[in-house]
Amino acid sequence: MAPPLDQRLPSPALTVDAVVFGVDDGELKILLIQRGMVPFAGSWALPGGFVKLGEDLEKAVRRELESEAGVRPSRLEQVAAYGRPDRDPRQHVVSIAFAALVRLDQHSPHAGTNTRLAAWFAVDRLPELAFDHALIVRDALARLRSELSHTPVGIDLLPPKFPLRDLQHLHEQISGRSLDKRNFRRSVLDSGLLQELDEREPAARHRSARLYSFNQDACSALET
Amino acid sequence: MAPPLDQRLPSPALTVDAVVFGVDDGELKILLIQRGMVPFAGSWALPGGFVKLGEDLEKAVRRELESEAGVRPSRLEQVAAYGRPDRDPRQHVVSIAFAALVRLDQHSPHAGTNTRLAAWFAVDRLPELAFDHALIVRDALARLRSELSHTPVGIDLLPPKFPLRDLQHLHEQISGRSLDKRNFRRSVLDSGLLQELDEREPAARHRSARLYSFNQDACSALET
DNA sequence: CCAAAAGTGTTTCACTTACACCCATGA
DNA sequence: TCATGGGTGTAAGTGAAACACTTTTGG
Repeated sequence: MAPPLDQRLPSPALTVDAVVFGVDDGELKILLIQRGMVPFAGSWALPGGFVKLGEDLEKAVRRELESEAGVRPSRLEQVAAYGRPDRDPRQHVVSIAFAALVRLDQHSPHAGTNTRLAAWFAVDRLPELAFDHALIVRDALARLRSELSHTPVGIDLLPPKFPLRDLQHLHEQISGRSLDKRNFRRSVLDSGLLQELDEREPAARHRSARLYSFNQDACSALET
Repeated sequence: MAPPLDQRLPSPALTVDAVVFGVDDGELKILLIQRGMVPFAGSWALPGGFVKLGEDLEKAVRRELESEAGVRPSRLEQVAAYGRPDRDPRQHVVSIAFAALVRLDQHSPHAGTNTRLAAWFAVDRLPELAFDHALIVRDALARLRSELSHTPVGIDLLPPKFPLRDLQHLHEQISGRSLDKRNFRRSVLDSGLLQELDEREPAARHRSARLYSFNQDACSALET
């Protein structure tokens, strides 16, 4: 099945990359890092880096996200592995991509805390990306879309209390189509995942919206 | 983002593993290889092996499948990457798992052609598996199940001409539940993916069934 | 003529979609 | 009082699920 480990051939390098989704200003955005060195110096790329020997993949992603952008996502899910030999011009690098959801309200206002220049970009207005990262983003978005119907993605993207309008906008952003207000409310309320709160939004010059929160118990019961 | 390649730390080894599905004797089976060496010498495992530098992941899987079991699958799809540091007792090995579909009628009757002992096992009667391969099989099965609704999996598992009964049995095997004959026929015929042939099964001591084939054009039109 | 599997329609139910107006609030 | 967004119900349509008998064939 495999040669003994101590006499095996050189193998590709292994990295992880993360597509970090967040909602900012009502828009779905992803976190990008500006590269400091060749190849693709100066262009934008997904946060990520090499996996250390003995390190779990998910831990590697969290370590890189923390150090590159000061971000601690609540949930991480694998998207796919990318292994085309020419995807990195230097040498063969296989990357395992993760999708992460973060609540921007929990993180330092906007950009990176630590070493590199980090910024949030609306998913429909991304700059040119290094390597095959545009492909990875496409796949991660597709995955997020398909999860939209099965799992309460809002729980990891919205603040703890939110009006239904924001949840609807989030779903519209992710699915890329506009939804009927009444149908959306019915389906999401009937699902039993939301908790109606006795609070309302700060008053504007119109009727203020009721706030909701996710019902943690009902949501975690879904996972099984 | 990453240290220069020539001064980076030692990184985990990289392998690919394949869950090869086939239909044999009306049952859904997967291909296993008996390991010849430690660890897990003598126990059954998924076919797979190390990825060579510069080699595409899918090519690596095909190479291993060809050499370990003489199998050439028509379609390969990624399942996930498995990276727990303790999944291989020797050292940290990250494996990218693929699911493959093969038509057993196209391959040498049963076991491996080449080097190792290979055999087909019904998915519901698998032996103990090495490493975390039982987990990988579970995930691959889950993926196959979810594809059942979207894609014509039969095209890669059944012979070119088959009675509807066989297709229904296949769907029942994969989904793990029994299906209503009339509803199944209606839905699969309405889908337009099948071509009704002017042939029937060899006669038994009962009415012989009409044969069908997949409409290649309609199927490939789906992929978009 | 009997055993064995092939083949065939209709009804019911749940779910999704489309659709328009009144209400509360602050400026 | 007006502009702005919050909040509400019903009807039609579409797709899934349940359900039983007749037909063909070879032995």
